[in-house]
Amino acid sequence: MTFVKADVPADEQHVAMELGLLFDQIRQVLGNEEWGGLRPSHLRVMGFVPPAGTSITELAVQVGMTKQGCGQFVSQLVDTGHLVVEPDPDDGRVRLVRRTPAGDSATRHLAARLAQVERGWAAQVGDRRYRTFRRVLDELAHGRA
Amino acid sequence: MTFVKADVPADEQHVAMELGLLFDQIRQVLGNEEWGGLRPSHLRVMGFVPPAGTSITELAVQVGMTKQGCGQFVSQLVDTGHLVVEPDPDDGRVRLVRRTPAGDSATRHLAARLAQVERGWAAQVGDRRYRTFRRVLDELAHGRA
DNA sequence: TATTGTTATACTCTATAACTATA
DNA sequence: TATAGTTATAGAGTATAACAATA
Repeated sequence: MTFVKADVPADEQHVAMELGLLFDQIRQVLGNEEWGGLRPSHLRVMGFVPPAGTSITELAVQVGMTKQGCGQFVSQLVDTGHLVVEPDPDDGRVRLVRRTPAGDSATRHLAARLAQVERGWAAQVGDRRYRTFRRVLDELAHGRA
Repeated sequence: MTFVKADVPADEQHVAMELGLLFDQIRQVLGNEEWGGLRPSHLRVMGFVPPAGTSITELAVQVGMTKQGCGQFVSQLVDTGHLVVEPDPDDGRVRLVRRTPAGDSATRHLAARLAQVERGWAAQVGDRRYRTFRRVLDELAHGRA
């Protein structure tokens, strides 16, 4: 057998690059669609709001961002009618964040759209291999050994 | 068997979230280390410069960014001594970009560091499963069916 | 005319610091 | 004093537009 450039792959991409490329596929899919004025980042934040509602500080922890940044997204999502903010009866400092029906609808729509993207991926590489990919991704992302 | 919240996983993360989390693990590893003043984005751009050199416009295509943005990174990498720019003898418009020995060294260091991160991941989920994960990622990222 | 690379500008996302109002 | 949330500000990363130099 003859190897040409055997140890210098034509495709010298790194793991990081490939993770980024796959991530961008989703961003592009969502970015090219109409989401009621919401960008992918809005959808991400909104998806973390639990049905029972939560505070901005707690939401920030869940999403993994600062409360300042989180507050900005919440303000924008209130403006677009996807979230509502009420005072917390138990603590005057807290502003309780909840999804509106429009927010619920967009959140469901997002989940369905992502599932559709994943079905496309599974079709590309095979259901069995994609399931392994997905489980490993889940374990690695959450640091579960 | 009793299922509590069986269809509402405690962990309601999406694929996009998990891809982002894994990507962030790498960014944090690199961001917390000393890379001669380079940020992860610099390392990424530098990694695409071929040994024979290339133009800024061509490099931008390879990296997947605009030539304007690419030109900025190249300027910074020239300032840090990781890249050099020479006029192209065949085309007066082109500025030929090459890595310096320092640039080569940092690029090799990056490849080794990423391989180390991947070995850690493989240890978490098992070599066999990680290999499948890696191959599927590669196929999906590059759109190969 | 077309292309390389620049400067100028703006937008998204994230981060820190300083402030207010409640507790 | 500690915490919830705000405003102000800055930086990284990316994008478009307009331009100069060369082909």
